[in-house]
Amino acid sequence: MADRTNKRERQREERRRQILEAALTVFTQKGFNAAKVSDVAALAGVSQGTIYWYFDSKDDLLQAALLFFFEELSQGIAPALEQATTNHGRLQVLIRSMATMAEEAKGLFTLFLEFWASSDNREKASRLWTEVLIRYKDVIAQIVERGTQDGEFRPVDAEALAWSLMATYDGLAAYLMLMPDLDLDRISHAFAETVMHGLQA
Amino acid sequence: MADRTNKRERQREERRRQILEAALTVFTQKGFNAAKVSDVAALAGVSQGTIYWYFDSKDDLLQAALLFFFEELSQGIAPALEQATTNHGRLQVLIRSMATMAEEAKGLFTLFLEFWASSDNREKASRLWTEVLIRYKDVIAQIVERGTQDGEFRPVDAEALAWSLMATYDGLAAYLMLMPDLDLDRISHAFAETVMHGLQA
Amino acid sequence: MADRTNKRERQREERRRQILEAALTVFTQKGFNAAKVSDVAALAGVSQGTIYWYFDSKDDLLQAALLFFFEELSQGIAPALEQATTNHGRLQVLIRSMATMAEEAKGLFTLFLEFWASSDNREKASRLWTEVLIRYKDVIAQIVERGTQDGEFRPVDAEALAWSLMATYDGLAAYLMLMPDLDLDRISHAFAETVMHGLQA
Amino acid sequence: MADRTNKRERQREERRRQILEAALTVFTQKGFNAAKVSDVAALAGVSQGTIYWYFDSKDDLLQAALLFFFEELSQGIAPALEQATTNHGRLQVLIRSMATMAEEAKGLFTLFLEFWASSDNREKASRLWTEVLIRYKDVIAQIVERGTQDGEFRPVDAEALAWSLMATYDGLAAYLMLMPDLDLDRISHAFAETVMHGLQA
DNA sequence: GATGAATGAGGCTTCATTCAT
DNA sequence: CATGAATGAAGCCTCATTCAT
Repeated sequence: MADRTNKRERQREERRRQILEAALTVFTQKGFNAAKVSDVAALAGVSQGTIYWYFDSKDDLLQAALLFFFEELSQGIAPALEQATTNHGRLQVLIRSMATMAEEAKGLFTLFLEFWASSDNREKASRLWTEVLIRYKDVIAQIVERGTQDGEFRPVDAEALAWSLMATYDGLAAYLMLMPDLDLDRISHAFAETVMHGLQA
Repeated sequence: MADRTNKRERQREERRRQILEAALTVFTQKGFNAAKVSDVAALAGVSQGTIYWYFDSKDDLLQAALLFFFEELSQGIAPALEQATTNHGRLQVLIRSMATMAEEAKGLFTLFLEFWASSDNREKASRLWTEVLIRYKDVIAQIVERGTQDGEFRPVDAEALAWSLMATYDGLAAYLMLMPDLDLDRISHAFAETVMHGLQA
Repeated sequence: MADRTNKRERQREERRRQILEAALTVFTQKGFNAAKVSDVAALAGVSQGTIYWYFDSKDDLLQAALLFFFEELSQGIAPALEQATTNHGRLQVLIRSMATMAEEAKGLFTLFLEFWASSDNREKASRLWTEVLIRYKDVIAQIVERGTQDGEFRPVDAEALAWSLMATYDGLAAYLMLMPDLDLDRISHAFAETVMHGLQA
Repeated sequence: MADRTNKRERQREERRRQILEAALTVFTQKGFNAAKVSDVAALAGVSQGTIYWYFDSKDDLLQAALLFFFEELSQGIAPALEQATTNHGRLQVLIRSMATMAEEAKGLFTLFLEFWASSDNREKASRLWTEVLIRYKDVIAQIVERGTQDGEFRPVDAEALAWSLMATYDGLAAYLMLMPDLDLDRISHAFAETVMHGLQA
């Protein structure tokens, strides 16, 4: 009996995932508004009705898809961080990870902004995204602070700087969407160098 | 006769402007998709039909509104630039102007992203925005380059740095939309200081 | 399982028919342009949306309705034909059937012409109607030919004559629409007599 | 002063004609419903407003255009009729003239039917067209009658036959629109021969 | 008389959501 | 659980007609 329940649950989870992935793809490609629930259903290989068995609304589907994506994402950074020994090194790891993300998360970024753009969702959207950002900012700020304490970096407003660094890469992510030919490596390199230089004690 | 034609032309221009301003307001407040053409018409004080006398479609209206905004925008920067004497000073003027813009253009920024998010418009949107960005980037890059030549700044990849600086402020603009309480001044200050420090020869 | 599928299919077919019949009625009464999709929906007892579940557009609906009508029509002639023994008799059966049709198909005829009149549909419309006409013409021409071979009729250009006979009744159908008081029986009688006389060997 | 008035009147007449011709062209090409008043205005080289100075409505414009066409048409038949000496000959002249018209009036025919098809106009349209038809029918019926009286033709219901003859050619005109390759001459010849034969005393 | 502009009613169509099986 | 159908609220847009110069 427990087995059967488990099996069901696993299947259910599987279905959910299927739909979420389809949603991510469709939303990313067409944009949230332009995408139709039926598109998602078609790609996921289920009927429209099924979508509504798993999710309350199109909005809900998007939120779930976004969350799903972030969860998958946040697992890739930790290991690299632990290998670095200096704060300088750690900061560079983070910067590099942001650059990578800027390239990978392209569509998601837009998607989110579009979702946000509709005034109805602003509240919800803001909360969701803010949470993610703050978590990330704290990590960066901590490193900078520690760097200052260790005498590795000049004394700076660590939190403020963390925000601006993140902003840079989110901005670049946006630029990449507009200009796919932009040489992100080169830009990131020049930027990181200048900032690192500016931080040096 | 010429008078009458001119008058008509002036009135036409006036009406167009009225509609564009209304469109800007409505779109910015509600987002493009959520906004109704009838909302724009109501705010502009004309009938829906009139909108279609001046613009081909809702999309067309948005494009025109965006363009209109950019044109108005690009006039405000020049004077401040000319007053600065050092490249350091000039760069700071630009950075400050970007910070200001980040706050003012809030809605526009979103609006544009939403427009862009609809896959149908991506091409058009990209071209439009890219053009604006490049123009700006060139101005910054020139200053940085001159600073390097003058021995004021360390030798850096001026263009790449220009992109990253702009990205920072566009990213911050996005953050501001999510977190209106963000202390932009503080962040910008910390950032500018670090970058300026990093640039120092 | 098969049962359920079949039932669904049957219901689907049923609904389609419902809508088509409503469309036929509404379009015939008001004309295509004047008729509203909502009228059809109302008469069929479904929502407007349902119409679009079964048909792509108002145009598509019209096409389907026309086709539907022709299919139903082509079943009524065969039995009467088989009872006649001479070619003279057979030709009279056909002529009479055309007269009947001229009265019954009134609305359809108009409807079709209106459809055809819109330059967008001319191609499609022409094909559709032409097909029907040619099929009919062949039947008539065959009878005339056989009549000639059997020595019953004078030698004539059977095909050409067939076209003209059909044209007469289609023309009369048009007149009937304009002048409902026209005495079709009397006209058809005078015409048939003259033609039959003219055909006599 | 009278001169000036005359000149004005002539100009006015000229404009009217311009518009009517444009209307005829546009309506015939696109169909009445699909054609826009602005299309007519554009082709006539006037503004939309001007159209409404000369005509009350789009419907009115069509009626005027139709009338205009008929008037121009009806001048071409009389001379040929007077040259024929027998009733047989006269009837043939008329039949031939109908054949010619069937080819020339193609578009008009449809146009009219489309106009008629819209239930709102049926009354008006019917009256207009009926008038034209009856005038024509009377001419034919008279000839047939006289032919009978002169012993040239068998006794027949002249009026009924006249209607059917006209119907034949109107029907053929319709067919021609659908099948431009139809060999009207051949058909008309076979038909006329049969009918003439059938009429022979 | 003529024009360009403005009007606004109204239609077709879309699509998120719900329902019956 | 899943599905195909059905719903119906809106929204964009068209276009005949009118109006202010």
